[in-house]
Amino acid sequence: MPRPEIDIAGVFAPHDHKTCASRALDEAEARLLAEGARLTPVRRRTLEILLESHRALGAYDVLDRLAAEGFGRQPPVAYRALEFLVQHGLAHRLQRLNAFTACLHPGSDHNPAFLICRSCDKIAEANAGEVREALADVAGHGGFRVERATIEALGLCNACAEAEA
Amino acid sequence: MPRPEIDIAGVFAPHDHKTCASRALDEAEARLLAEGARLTPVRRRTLEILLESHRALGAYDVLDRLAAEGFGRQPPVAYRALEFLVQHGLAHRLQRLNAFTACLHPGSDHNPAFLICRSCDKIAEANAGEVREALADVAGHGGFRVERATIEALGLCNACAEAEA
DNA sequence: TTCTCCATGTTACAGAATAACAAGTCAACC
DNA sequence: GGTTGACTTGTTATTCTGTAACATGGAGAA
Repeated sequence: MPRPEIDIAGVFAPHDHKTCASRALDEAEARLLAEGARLTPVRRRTLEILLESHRALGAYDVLDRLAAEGFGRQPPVAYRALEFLVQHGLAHRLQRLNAFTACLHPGSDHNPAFLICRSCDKIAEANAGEVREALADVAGHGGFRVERATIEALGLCNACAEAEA
Repeated sequence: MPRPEIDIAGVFAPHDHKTCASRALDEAEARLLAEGARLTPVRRRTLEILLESHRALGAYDVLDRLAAEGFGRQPPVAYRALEFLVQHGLAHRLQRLNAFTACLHPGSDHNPAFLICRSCDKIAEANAGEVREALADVAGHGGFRVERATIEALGLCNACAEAEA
């Protein structure tokens, strides 16, 4: 097993979410400390909001929450906090959804593939190593060098598939 | 070679673009005829505009062109034509760019991976079969069934890489 | 203390997309 | 030939998404 294992099923199945979220927050703090970046109140709160669910939130959803809690109420407030989190690997942007989601494993593979359940809207990160290899391979045959790639899958998670049946 | 071969390098290298574009237009007409759908003037012109380059155009870029040629000048005019083309596999939407590009091989693999050159902005389609297999595989291990996937790579094409050196 | 960097907040705007409605076109059918 | 019905095109108006530019404020370094 050459790559760190990421727990996809754990996202979609019922789990102790408080622990799951607070662990991610702890890891985030540790990472930022190591990088000398500051987890200010807005940034921290933004991350907490994203961590409340395993879903993706639009920038304006986040902004509404922040504004209601006394932070600024103009778009750049949310966009800047989100951009900061993304740049430090603590959140991801989903291109298909124009939305953001918390990163559950800062530190491991920072270029995951995203699995978006069309039924419950939850998002899981999957290890994209092999997928990226296959992509680099086919691109390389055409003389194209891949630098960054967006890999987002829409489908049905295990829990929802069972519920449908 | 189990899948139809797609010519990536041919997009980025100089080539007889008139032939390349008119062939795609012919194929589009044939496809629509077979499906009983109509390639009306706006739709045809929209496709022609997309086919002028191997780049992606925003809906408003297309709209400007259409309006200048006497078609309607309101957003739905462009969005509807583009949506029609996408639904019939004659164009693709690029999520990363909020933009649209003509499909060069309607008929073959309709779920390609996209290769976007960050230098010349050209777009090539690559056969995504193996990439999708790898994705379905890693997702499947987590109990997730992939239905549709967005695969878009940003990087450097051969021609631009040589030009940089 | 003062200077500088960074963070936060604002106003104003640009860009992307859609809802809802009015009117024209065209083929099929009586 | 006229009518019906599906589809296409066009509009107005609005919503959602994202950024540029500028003013203020705080925290640490000199």
